[in-house]
Amino acid sequence: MKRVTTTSANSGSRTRAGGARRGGRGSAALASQRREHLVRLAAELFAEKGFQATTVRNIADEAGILSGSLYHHFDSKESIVDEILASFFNEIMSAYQAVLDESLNPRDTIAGLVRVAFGSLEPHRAAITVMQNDWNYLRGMDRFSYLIKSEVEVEKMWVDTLSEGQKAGLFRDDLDPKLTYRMIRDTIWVAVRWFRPGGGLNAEGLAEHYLKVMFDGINLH
Amino acid sequence: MKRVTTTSANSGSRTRAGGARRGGRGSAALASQRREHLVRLAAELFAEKGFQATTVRNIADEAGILSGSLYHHFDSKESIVDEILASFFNEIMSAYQAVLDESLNPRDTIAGLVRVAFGSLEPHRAAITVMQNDWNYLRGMDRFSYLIKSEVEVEKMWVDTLSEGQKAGLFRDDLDPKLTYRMIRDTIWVAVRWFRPGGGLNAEGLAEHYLKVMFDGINLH
Amino acid sequence: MKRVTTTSANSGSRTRAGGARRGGRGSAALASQRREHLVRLAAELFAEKGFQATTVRNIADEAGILSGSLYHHFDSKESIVDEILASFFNEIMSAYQAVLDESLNPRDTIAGLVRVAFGSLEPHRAAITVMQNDWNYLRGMDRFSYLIKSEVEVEKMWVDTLSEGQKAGLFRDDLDPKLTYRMIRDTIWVAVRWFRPGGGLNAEGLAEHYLKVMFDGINLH
Amino acid sequence: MKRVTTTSANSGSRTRAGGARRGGRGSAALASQRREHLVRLAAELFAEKGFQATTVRNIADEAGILSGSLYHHFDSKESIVDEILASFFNEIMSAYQAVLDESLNPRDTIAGLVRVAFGSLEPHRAAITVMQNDWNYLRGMDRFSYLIKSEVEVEKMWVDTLSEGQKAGLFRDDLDPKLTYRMIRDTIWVAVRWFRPGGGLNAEGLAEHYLKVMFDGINLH
DNA sequence: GATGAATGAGGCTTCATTCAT
DNA sequence: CATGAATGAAGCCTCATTCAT
Repeated sequence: MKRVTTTSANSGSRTRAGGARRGGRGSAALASQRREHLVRLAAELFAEKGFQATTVRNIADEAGILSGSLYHHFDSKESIVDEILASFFNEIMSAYQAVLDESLNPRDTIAGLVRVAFGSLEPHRAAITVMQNDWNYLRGMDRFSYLIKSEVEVEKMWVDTLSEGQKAGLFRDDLDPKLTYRMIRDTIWVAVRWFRPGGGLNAEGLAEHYLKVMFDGINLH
Repeated sequence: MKRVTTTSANSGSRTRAGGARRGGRGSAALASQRREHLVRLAAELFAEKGFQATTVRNIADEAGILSGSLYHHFDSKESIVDEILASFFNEIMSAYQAVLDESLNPRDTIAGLVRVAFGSLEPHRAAITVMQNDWNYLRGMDRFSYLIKSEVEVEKMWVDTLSEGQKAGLFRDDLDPKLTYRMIRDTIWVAVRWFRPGGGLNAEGLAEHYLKVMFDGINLH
Repeated sequence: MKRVTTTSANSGSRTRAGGARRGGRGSAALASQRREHLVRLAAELFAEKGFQATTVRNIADEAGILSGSLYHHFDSKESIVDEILASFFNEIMSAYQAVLDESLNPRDTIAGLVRVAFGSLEPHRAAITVMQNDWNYLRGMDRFSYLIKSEVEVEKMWVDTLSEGQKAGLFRDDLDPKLTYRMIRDTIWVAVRWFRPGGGLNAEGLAEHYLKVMFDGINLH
Repeated sequence: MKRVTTTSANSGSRTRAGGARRGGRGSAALASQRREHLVRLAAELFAEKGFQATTVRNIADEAGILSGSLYHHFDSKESIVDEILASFFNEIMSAYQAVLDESLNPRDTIAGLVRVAFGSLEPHRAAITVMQNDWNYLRGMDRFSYLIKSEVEVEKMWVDTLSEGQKAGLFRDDLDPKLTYRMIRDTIWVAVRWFRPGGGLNAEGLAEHYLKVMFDGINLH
């Protein structure tokens, strides 16, 4: 199984009070809990209002602390979004890799990837929303260059599978794999803008709906 | 022919000094030209960096004037983006309406709408990019509520056509028209992120590529 | 005459509103006047309280404007102190060079340099004070590396002259020129801490007093 | 022998938990050791980066504890620097007094004072550096007014000796004792900026070098 | 003694906007 | 029309300090 390489720039000891020895037993876990809570709050806000439009004060207010206190947990506003995105990328890439590792035929692999992607829509709604809305802004920052590298890896997974499917006579030959990948990718992620779980169709249903259209089109054959 | 209702909040007298007639004849035309030039510069910047990340000074710098001077032409930064988006919406809706007015069969109508949309990718690249990236932020402002209304109108055009196509036995029956519309819509607009005219495939080619996939899927039949 | 190379990192168009064409005639001069006024106010404060302890609000208050308004004139707090120091360095180095250009014997050259230095105590009191008190902090910043380069140039002027004086049999042979230079230099500049013009002795008197001690010591011969 | 009056504002019970007696015997001594260690670390940092630029976290990091933990040892950041400076002042004044107590002739007394001062350059490098660089800032605080009083005392020691030397026909008559003192003082202390023990000349050598210049000047007689 | 979390004040800077000239 | 100066609100971040555990 191929190793997957997404890691945030500041993964590892992310707390500012990093240098000191730990005191009690479960304190690290507790600290981590607090952190994760804050990250989740921030993620919601970033998703709702956008990264730039969300102020650190918004986040702190939501957490019931002062904005300066956030800096006990994070180096910067950027490091928060970093954590959100890195966590999403790590999970999605592992899941993609797991599909590839099953060594199915290309059609089933693509279906698997599509299901993984749609499946992440609910648990990673906030991260995906940030990705969709603020990618343009975030990619301009050095700190997030690792995300671009990950995206390249992902693209290779899909494009290779699509190409194999064409060689195997499963997919139409007149499709550009890269173009097709991008369309599939964007169509899935952009659904985060309007998809609301609990609204008639769940993520699985959405995936199946999409697979039908993607594989066979909207025409009645 | 149905009337189309997109209008910017500040259409009409857009220049602040709008009421007072200036001396020479062509001065209004000249002013209008200058305005449009500024709008175009701003659109490029908004597309490149995002609405929020673009400062009025960025725009002024690009135009070779000081930021304060922009306010002789526009009421606010918002009014600039308003003009950009309203102009795009007006054109696309007219074009959509023109397709509908041809009264073709649903399949050809959908194809026509798709071609119109892809066709707007190049001339309205900046506006569409802003729409894609900053929609989440802009929709929160009262001033842009008219855009949401327009989007509802557009949705109706597509969904009605898709439904008719199903009834006419042209499109598969097991698809949700609204869901299908959204997927088509998103797939097209999101292409603005990576589509670059002059790069192998032009907008027309892209449209045909997509129509194939949309109608018949990626499977080899 | 040798050219002297001190220039601030951001010399040239220092105003933020740099890109635009200038309007009226004397406006540039007027703008420059305002700038210089602000720089002078800032210099006084930096000298009095130290660079770090002086807030931009302190400066703005002194000028009767809001702190944000300072940024219409300067890029940053650093750029203000830069301007102060660069201006001082430029003047002192020109003056030093002028002494060297007179090609006097080493003893008179040293005397000339000493007089120039003491002579700058009054007109450049603030800059020298900042130099003395905040050098340690400022030299840590890349932006001020040019000051270190200038200091090297100055050191060469003095050390060369002292060495020549030794060769010419004017100065004691058992002195380390570099060490001697540093002592002279520091003794002069550090006087800025207690020297107040109008208090009995002026800068010229101080220079003569120091020259006596420096050349012949405090012993009665 | 005259009593010397330097005492820090918070000398005496310096530990916050000072009143309560702890269990074991050596614990007080141990605590004191820990304290002194922390003070030394802080002194190094203050000297290197300046008092204001050094954060309590810098100090804590260096000590391998968290910044809040420093407050078990010290009341405040100020109290740390207080301890550093008070300790230096106490020692130097005792040493000065010891020279005076020897009742030598003025010339030898001055030589003795100079040697004492240069001799403190190495053991009290950090304190002297802080004094030189941060004096301007610290003197503005009430808590350090005792330092100014001490400086007055010191000035008296030197100026009196210089005056006696003039009366005794040892020193030139045309020098202002106060001015001369200041120059000598500044020349010595300021050497802390570039003096590095182990670099060719040690503190003693430096003292002798300076004594030559101070007594007889740089001229060859 | 130390940790970890938080406070509260304040620092530098940005930026859309206004307006007299 | 444009400039140049300023406003005022807000943004991100820092830091000495406190305190319950």
